[in-house]
Amino acid sequence: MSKSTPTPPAAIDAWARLQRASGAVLARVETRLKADGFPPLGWYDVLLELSRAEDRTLRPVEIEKRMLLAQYNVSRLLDRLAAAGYIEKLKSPEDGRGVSVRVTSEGEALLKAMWPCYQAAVEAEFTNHLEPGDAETLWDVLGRLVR
Amino acid sequence: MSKSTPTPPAAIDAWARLQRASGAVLARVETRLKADGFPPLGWYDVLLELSRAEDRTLRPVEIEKRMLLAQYNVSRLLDRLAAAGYIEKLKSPEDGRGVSVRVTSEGEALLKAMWPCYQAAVEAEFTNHLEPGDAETLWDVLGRLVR
DNA sequence: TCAAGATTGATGCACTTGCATAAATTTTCT
DNA sequence: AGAAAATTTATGCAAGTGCATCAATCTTGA
Repeated sequence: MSKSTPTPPAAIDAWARLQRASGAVLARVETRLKADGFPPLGWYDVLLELSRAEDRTLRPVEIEKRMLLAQYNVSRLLDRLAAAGYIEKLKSPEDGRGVSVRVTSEGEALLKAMWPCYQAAVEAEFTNHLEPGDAETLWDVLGRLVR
Repeated sequence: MSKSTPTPPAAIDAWARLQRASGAVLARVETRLKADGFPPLGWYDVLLELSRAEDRTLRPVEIEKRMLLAQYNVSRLLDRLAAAGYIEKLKSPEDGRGVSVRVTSEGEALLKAMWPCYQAAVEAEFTNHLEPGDAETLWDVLGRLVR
């Protein structure tokens, strides 16, 4: 009988593969988007969160939590989106420190325009490689990692 | 009966969660390494691949394939590792274009020094959140994504 | 054999990210 | 209420990444 190691090798292997696989697939999806002249996925994600939100509006700190991004990262991503006209920043009515961010109609339009390409990319690079039930399995297991 | 959608929602959700979860956990692990004064994970990964390789030596293009990184990314990562003295670049004997990269003893030492911190970080941020069997499940499912 | 094409690796440039920290509020606690 | 602590957002600067492209070599195939 062998004593159990502090971290079972299977866990480290799974960890390493998680990083390699998700990074590689992300890169492939981003490449497809770029090939069709679209902005990076992060832009899509922000716009999607906003379009789903109450009043199509969120505080940056909310976006930060939902997308699990660093604060300064969100701040600058929103700068770029605003500069491109896809969102607008308003003074937050409730919180004097804060900002409120709303999707513009251009933003909604971009979301619609990107969707077919995005969907096709995820299908080609992700979904098509899975077997039945894999998606649900991933959802469950990964759910434990995001608390 | 509903017609099946082109991409089932479960797949998109799994995709999104894969990106968020792996990104977030990676960030947490990197933070722990940095907190202990260690270089980024990529450094560890390169050194590990090298230390396992024949003659502790690999061609950059091999590292590229194993780590699923972009070519220019590998090139510069190796520059940094070489500048820090953890690897050395040799002219490839077989291929006049190529380079051969070998871990130095400092590189091996760094690998050893980082391991406890790395292991603890993965355990805290990843392994501890999993249930029995999850690691194997992830390994299987993600294996389909890396071909 | 030798020209056309593919592979290997590096690099200039623009853009993005990370870090540390600032500035303005808001919240908490006494 | 008022001081101390926490929260929200922005930003200067250094470091890393992506893109396009180059130069050198190797491989293919007529």
